[in-house]
Amino acid sequence: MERLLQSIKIGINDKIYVKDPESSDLGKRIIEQSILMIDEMGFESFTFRKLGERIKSNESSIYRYFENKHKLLLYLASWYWGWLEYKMVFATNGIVDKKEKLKSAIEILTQTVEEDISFSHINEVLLNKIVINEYSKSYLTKEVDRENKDGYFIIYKRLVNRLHEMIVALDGSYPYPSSLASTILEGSLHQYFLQEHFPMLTDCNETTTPTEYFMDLAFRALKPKHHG
Amino acid sequence: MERLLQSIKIGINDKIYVKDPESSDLGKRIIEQSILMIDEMGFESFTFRKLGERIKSNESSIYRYFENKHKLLLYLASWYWGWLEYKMVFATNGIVDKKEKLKSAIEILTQTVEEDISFSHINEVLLNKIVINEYSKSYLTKEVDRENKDGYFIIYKRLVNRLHEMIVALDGSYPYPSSLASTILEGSLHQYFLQEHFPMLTDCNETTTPTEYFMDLAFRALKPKHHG
DNA sequence: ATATAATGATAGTAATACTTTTATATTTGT
DNA sequence: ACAAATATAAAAGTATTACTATCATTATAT
Repeated sequence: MERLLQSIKIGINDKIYVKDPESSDLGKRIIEQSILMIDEMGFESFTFRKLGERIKSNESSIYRYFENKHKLLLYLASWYWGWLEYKMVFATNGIVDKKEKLKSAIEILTQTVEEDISFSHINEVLLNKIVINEYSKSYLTKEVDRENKDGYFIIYKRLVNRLHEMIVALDGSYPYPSSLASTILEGSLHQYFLQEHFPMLTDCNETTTPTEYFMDLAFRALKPKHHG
Repeated sequence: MERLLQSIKIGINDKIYVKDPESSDLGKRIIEQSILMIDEMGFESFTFRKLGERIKSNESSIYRYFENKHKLLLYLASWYWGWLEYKMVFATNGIVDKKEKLKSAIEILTQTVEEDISFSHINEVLLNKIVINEYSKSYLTKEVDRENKDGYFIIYKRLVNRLHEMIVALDGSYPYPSSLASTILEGSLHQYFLQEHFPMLTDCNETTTPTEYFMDLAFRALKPKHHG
C-alpha cells in the first residue's frame, strides 16, 4: 500500500489556495509546520506571523500561498478528508458483501488515525486531532454558503455521500441514510472530543471506541438481512 | 405554564459573568441585543464596540458585565440549555411510562424552538439559531478543560446526563447510553445546520424533522420492551 | 444631603490581519 | 553562461480588535 500511495496526490480545489503548497519546498513547510502549530496552540492563537517565525520565512511569503488562516484550515481539512476517502475507497473496493463493505467503511472513517509514511510532510495523527478540535469552525461561519458554492467542502460531501450510498445499498428501506451517514462522520469526531474533555458524556474510553459505538448504532438502525 | 414560568430565573454559574446581566436594565439590553447581533452578523464579526453602539451604551460598560465575548457566548448557551432543561423536566415530570418519558424528552430536546413569552428580553428562536451555529465554538478551545473545571458547561452536562438516565431506565442493557445521549443533543444541532446549508447531507427538510430522525434512531437502538 | 454604585466618555496599548513596497535570491529559457 | 522571470525576504504601514485605565457624570440608597 505504501508503494502505491507514493505517487498519489490528494486533489484539492485550487480556489482554496493562492499557490499550491505542494508545488514548493516552502509550501510544504507551511503545511507541515502549520499542522504542528495549530495542534500546539489551537487555531485561534495560531497566526501567519508566528508561522513565519517558526519556519524562518516571512509572513508575506505565506500570504502568497493562502489568503488567510481560514483558507489554510479549509486546505488541511480537505486534505484530511481526501486522504480518508482514499483509504476508504481502497479498503472497501473489493468487498462484495454489502454489510462487510459498510462495516469496513465505518471502521476506516471512525477509527483512530495512524501515521501514513506516504506523505512525509503531513502528520496525519496531529491532523486528525486538528480536525476533531477545529473542523467545525471551518463551516460554522457566515460565509459557508458562498464557500460551499465555491466547492470548498466538496471532498467532505463526497465522503458523506459514499457512506450514504453504502447504507442505501445495504438497506434501501431505511428512511434516513444521509442523516445517518453525516451523524457517523460528525458524531465520531464529537465522541473523540468528549472522550478527551467530557468523559462523562460518552461511553468511549480506552476500552470502548467510537468505532464500536457507531458500528453498533448503524447496524441496530439498519437491521440488515443476514445472508451466508 | 406561562404564569408559572413568570417567576422563574435560569440559574447560571456566576463565574461566567462579572455582573449579573439579569440584575439591571443595561444587562438585559446587553443580552437582548447581543442575541440579535450575533444572529445577524455571526459571532466572529460581533464585537463589544458594535454592541455598545447598538444599545447606545459604552463599550467599557459592557466589559463590566462580561470579561469578553467568549464569556457572553457561554452565558447565552448556558441560558439556552437551562431553559431547555426546564422545559424537558417540566414536560417529562409526570410521565411514568419510561418509553413515553424518553420520547417526550427527545421531542423537547430536538424539536424546532418557539418563542417563550416568559422571558421578554430573550428571543429563544434566535438563541436556538445561535446555539446551532456557534455553540461548538464555546468548547472547541484550548481553555476547555479549565473552563469545564470552573463549571461553565455544567448545565449542558446535566442535560445530557438526564437524557442518559432516561435511556438507562428504559433499556439498562444498552451499552452506550451516554454516547447516545450526547449524539442526540449534538447531532440534532448538526442536522438543523445541514438542513440549512448542506441539504444533501441530511434527510431532514420541511417534511422530515431531526426529531423524527433521532426518535427513530433512538428506538431502533434501544428496542424497548413494548408493554400495554 | 451625602456617600456609594453604576454608567458614560475618552484615550491609550498591544496584537492581529492583513497590504504595500522594495530588495534580493533562485530558477528557467535561450 | 546570461538575461529575464519568478519566488522569497525584509520592512513598514493601516485598520481593526480586544481590551485597560482614567476620570466625569448620573442614579440610588441611607
